[in-house]
Amino acid sequence: MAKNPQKIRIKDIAEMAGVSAGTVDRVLHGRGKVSPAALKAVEEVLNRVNYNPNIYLSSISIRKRIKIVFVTPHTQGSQYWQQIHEGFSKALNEYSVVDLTSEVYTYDQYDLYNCRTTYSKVLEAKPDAVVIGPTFKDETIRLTQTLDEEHIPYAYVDSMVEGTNPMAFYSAKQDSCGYLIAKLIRQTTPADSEYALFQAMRVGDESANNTIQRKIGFMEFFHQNRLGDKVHRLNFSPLDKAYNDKALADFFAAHPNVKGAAVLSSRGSIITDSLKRIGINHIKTICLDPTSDNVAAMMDGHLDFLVGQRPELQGFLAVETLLKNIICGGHPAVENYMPLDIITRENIDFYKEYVVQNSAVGGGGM
Amino acid sequence: MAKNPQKIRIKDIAEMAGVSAGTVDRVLHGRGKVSPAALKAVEEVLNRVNYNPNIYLSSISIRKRIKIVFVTPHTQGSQYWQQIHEGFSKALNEYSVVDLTSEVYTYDQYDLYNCRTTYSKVLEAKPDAVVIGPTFKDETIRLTQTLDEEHIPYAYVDSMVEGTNPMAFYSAKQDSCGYLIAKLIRQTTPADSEYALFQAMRVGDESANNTIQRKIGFMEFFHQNRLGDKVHRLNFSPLDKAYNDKALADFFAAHPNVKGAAVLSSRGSIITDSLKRIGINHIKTICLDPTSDNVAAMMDGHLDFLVGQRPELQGFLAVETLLKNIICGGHPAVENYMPLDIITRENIDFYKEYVVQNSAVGGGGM
DNA sequence: TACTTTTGTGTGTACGTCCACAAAGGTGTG
DNA sequence: CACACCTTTGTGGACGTACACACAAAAGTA
Repeated sequence: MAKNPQKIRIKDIAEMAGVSAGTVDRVLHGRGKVSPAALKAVEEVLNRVNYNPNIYLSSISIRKRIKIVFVTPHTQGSQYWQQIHEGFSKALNEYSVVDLTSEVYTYDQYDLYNCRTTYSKVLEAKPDAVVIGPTFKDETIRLTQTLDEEHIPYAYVDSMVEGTNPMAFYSAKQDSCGYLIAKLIRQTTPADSEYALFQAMRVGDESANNTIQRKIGFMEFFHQNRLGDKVHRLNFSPLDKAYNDKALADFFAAHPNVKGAAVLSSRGSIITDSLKRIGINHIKTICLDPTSDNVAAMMDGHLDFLVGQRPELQGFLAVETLLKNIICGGHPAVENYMPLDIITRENIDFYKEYVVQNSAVGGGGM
Repeated sequence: MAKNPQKIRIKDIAEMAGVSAGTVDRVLHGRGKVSPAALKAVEEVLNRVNYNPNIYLSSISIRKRIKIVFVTPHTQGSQYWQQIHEGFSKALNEYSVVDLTSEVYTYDQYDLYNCRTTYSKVLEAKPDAVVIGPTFKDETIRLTQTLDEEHIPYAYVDSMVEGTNPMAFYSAKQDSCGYLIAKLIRQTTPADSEYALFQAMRVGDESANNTIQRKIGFMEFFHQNRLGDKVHRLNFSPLDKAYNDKALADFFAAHPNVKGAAVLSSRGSIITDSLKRIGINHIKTICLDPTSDNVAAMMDGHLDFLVGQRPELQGFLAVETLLKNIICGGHPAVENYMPLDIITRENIDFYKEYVVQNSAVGGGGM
């Protein structure tokens, strides 16, 4: 530690390389018009010292107004996506020194055609950068092809679309998530227990692919422990309470040894509410995301565990990465997996506010 | 969202108030020499708009070199304190635009006199800001009185000393931590289990007060559930393996129903190593902090849960808060409790690198 | 050889903030 | 009324970065 490792400026590099600041600038920004000799001299110095320009200083000097476009499934009714958008807002706020404009487009994740028209609006908006919450693979590939052609950087939140070249993506490892849920539910129930895997009839808040990955991880745990036959599946309705009450009552009558229940989406409170109504207690229940309904159910003592995947941080980091790239250049880490937070009644206070906790140096790796 | 809420500059405020930028600057920095009329006009505008200066821009303009002094227990042999110091380094790195100097002083947390002489060195260093990892209450009160007199801001990491006026403190809620550990160990063992509470003979890595608080929270859980008599205590040695092997073998012979073990410090791997040597398996074990020993024990399958308290984030935020205050002024939140992260083999990858995850907007509240 | 074009280089200005200094205004005294 | 003295105010430079522009040197053309 001790004294500050002498901050090096463009001027310093220029001096060391025996050229002017303008030449160093041209090398840094790849603006050409530099003789091979000068280029070599500057690059040698750049390799020796580690120069990192400050984004805030760069951004006040930059002339351009940056337009960033967000395109995700509708946030209406999905706290998960709402939280991702919260992260967008916080990043825009954090980087308010930069002359930023933003536009938000959301689409119906069950309607391919709606997604297609929404994606076309994204292109019409002539963005400088795009954050994508993808659902339809082929449509997204088509969108990103155009973005690639026009050299518009983009980043994903929630999940990655293979076969595309994003600046970065931010998501949780969904199979690990499923595996973790299985482990937790198993660990907190007696050895001879059986288990329920509840699935919403129509996939709720997130892309179907994520739910599938979670299920793969979930079942992997049980198969590894030769408990595959202890898991019983049941579909429930995201809306029809009467249906759920009946279905769950029948289910638990048929499977009296079921002591733990997993919902591989954020809809866990629907199950616990139903269990409460039909008077079934002491079923350990676990699902995803500290949504307000889930937080309430947990404080109520009906939900035992939640697994959080930091949606807000995903949104924040996606924006930050794109901005840093546009303003300072440089290439960040492409794959970024979020921590899977295990949330119980005892530590929920720290997670329910969805606080974006500083990427600072650790994560970004610019 | 849409367009950027027009960034307001000092010049804008000056125009609105009908004065020059210099006057606004004097008001902002409380440098006096402003007529009552001008003061009122500027303050009215400042109340209307929300002006937030950028720390990076301020810091390049500021003339002063800032000296920040860190004083904590020795980091030798304590990964917890090492991680806090990691956070210091990352903050210094993040704010390398600022002309910073730092000095580190560490003291023997078992030696009051050593602490006293170390504290006096802190004052001799004439710091602009101090980060304190406190152990001895009275000594710290004395130190901070001098700091208060000289208007030197300070912040605590790890714990707070009552009766002092820090800029802020960053710590985990230790009683919640103990309570959480109790809950986890209870939830993952059969209903008729008994429990072991292992304590290092000489408190290990952190202040004794923290360990006491954890024990209070731990016992509170068991008393609330009328299980106070199910907890058996045993002391172990941080160093003497042979002693531990003998003591643990005797203990488990005497208490065959003990199925869960808690260590309310980061020394859990000492217990699991000993259990491994004497051939006792299937005791659920839980302790604090993903130190490298604990991570190894967890990957090995011998430690079941760890509770993390983000030491690195504590260090990072303490420095950030002080710097923001010195450079931009403004008053941050004083009380800042870290999340208690529940760590298992399945999610340890995300926590073991002790990544500082961006405070950004959420936490700081400047 | 004179002239244009191309290529490479340095200089100057702007960004928002802080702060030193100079200018302007006001008050009181000889 | 002139002068010094104090209070208040405005102006201009500096920080580090980006970029436009002007200029110099080299190369090409007539």
